[in-house]
Amino acid sequence: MKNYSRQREEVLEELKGTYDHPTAEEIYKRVKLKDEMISRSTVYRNLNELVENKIVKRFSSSNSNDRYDYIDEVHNHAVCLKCGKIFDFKYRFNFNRIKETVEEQTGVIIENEGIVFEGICKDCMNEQNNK
Amino acid sequence: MKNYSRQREEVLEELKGTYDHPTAEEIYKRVKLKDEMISRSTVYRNLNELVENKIVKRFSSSNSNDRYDYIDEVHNHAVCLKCGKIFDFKYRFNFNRIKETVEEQTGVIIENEGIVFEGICKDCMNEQNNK
DNA sequence: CATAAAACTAGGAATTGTTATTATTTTATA
DNA sequence: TATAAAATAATAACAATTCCTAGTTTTATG
Repeated sequence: MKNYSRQREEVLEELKGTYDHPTAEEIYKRVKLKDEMISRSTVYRNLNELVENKIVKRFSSSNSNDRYDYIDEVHNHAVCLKCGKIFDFKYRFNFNRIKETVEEQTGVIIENEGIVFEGICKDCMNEQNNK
Repeated sequence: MKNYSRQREEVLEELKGTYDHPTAEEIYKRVKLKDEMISRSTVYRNLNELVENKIVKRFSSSNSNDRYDYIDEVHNHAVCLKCGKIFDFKYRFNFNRIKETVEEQTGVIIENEGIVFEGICKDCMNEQNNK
């Protein structure tokens, strides 16, 4: 992946400028405001390439579409299993020890942003209690 | 959710009897071997209900379909970001402290099986190196 | 600067996992 | 055993994403 595509820059810039972990469709709509001609498949293709090259992280959940986050400084993510929203936070792990254990037992090689916490967010918790 | 449905029992039994974290389609095919008449949507509906009732855990990833695991004894999961496969392992966390931190900073309430490790598995790592 | 090769794009068609719908069957219970 | 609630089978519908084709832009090289 080289870097000369204007469209790819637009997609990446959109992700750099926001902290709300948008979906592909949201990114498409936002980029389209500045670049009327860009197509949906271009956004999808470039998101895939950015993820492939570890410039962007993708989150999947079954109750929301995939969401994306530009990888800048190290932080962890908590994902709501109900609505799929992503929340940033910081925690100092003994990352090397965890990495070793996971690798020994499973063969899976993880990186810093590879520890994901899944649960239920406040909003969804309240909604659950109110019915 | 009451418990009298033969079809739901078949789906759950299938998950109890395996440790390979199958997809909905795989579960459907396996159950269908024993119960020729069961329909795809019945499998999907029952999986949703089992997840909803915390009897089964669902994993989402963008390079594979959702996968399912019967929740029995506590263990952690490592997910391959390339192929979506799930690997079991055990690690003693200071779970309460992590739970507190996540909750304070994000409002997300996690449970034991809510810590997921994402990385690249051996097979995918080799594949990557061989091209 | 000319030009050929490589990489990328737009736009829509096609695919695919999942859910919704509807008519039917099963279950609980009085 | 009558009846209402819940679950089912089968298929249609849906929505997110990828694929495909032709055309455009960029890059590399002489």
